[in-house]
Amino acid sequence: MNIGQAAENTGVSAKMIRYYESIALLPDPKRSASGYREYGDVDLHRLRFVRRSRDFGFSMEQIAKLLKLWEQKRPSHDVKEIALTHVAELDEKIQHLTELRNTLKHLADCCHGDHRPECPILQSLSGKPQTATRSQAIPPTTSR
Amino acid sequence: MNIGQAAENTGVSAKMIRYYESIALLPDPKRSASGYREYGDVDLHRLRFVRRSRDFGFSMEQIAKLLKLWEQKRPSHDVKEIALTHVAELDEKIQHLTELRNTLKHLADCCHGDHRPECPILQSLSGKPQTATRSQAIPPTTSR
DNA sequence: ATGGACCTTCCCATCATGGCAAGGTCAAGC
DNA sequence: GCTTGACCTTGCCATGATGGGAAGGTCCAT
Repeated sequence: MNIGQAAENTGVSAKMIRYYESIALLPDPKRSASGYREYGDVDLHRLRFVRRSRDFGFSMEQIAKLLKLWEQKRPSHDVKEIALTHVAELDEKIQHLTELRNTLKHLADCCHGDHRPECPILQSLSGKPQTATRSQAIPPTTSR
Repeated sequence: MNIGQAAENTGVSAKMIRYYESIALLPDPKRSASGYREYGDVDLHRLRFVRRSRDFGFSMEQIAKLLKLWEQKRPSHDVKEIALTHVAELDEKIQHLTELRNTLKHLADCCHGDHRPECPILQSLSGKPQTATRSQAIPPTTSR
């Protein structure tokens, strides 16, 4: 099976398949006499594994580990650890976004939203200590 | 005030200040006779506004709009709309991440996490329809 | 044998950010 | 005055995951 077919079959674009190969996430596939990549069932299976892992939001690095564990049929302990690490990452990200969201929503709710130029949102962004909720309204100065 | 001082003062790196200037998010600053950028109170205020907006997770595009509205002291209506749009974006992202997180947590909880090679996480990633919860366990194939 | 659909490699672009290099400037100390 | 070190300038390169496109080779059906 050529790369186009494999792409259609697994939901991973041909471009990405080549990319994953180039960063050694995937092994070099067999080639036809004329140099075409050829994929078999095992390769397709692996590609789907990678796509699903991406869907789960795993990083490339994590996927590489998971893939290795999967192929080597290694103990589930290691896999669980990676998964739980990712869960913790997700929790952190979710919490951060939720805080931002609530702060912003609060500001928007306080904004009369009419033609008047005063706006608590802009005031908060400009750093004017204004409302009593300021200490909560200013998001953490994450070093991003 | 030179760029280094401005950077230290506002939490926006010198590199980023120049970048924001290059994409016209910020106006070209005054220059000293020798070509050094010079920043005053107004500029610092603007830089802090941008940094805070980034902290809130606004996109560059949104920040450009907010900045314009802020400087022109335009009606709060427009600002509120941008903020609420961003809140909606955050809500969506939070929901997506939460779903991923819960699915993954569920899989990890089902994983005995010992030396045995069987692992529901890997099985789910490899696409094996295995548990009754599969239809919920497979994350949406988001076209990412 | 010709045309179209596919494949190959290579380069470029994204976006926000950092790093590095070569060269100019400024201020402090000798 | 001259040196030195800290700062500034511009410009290029790199990131990570992805897409776009060009130039050229291959395969298959008509």
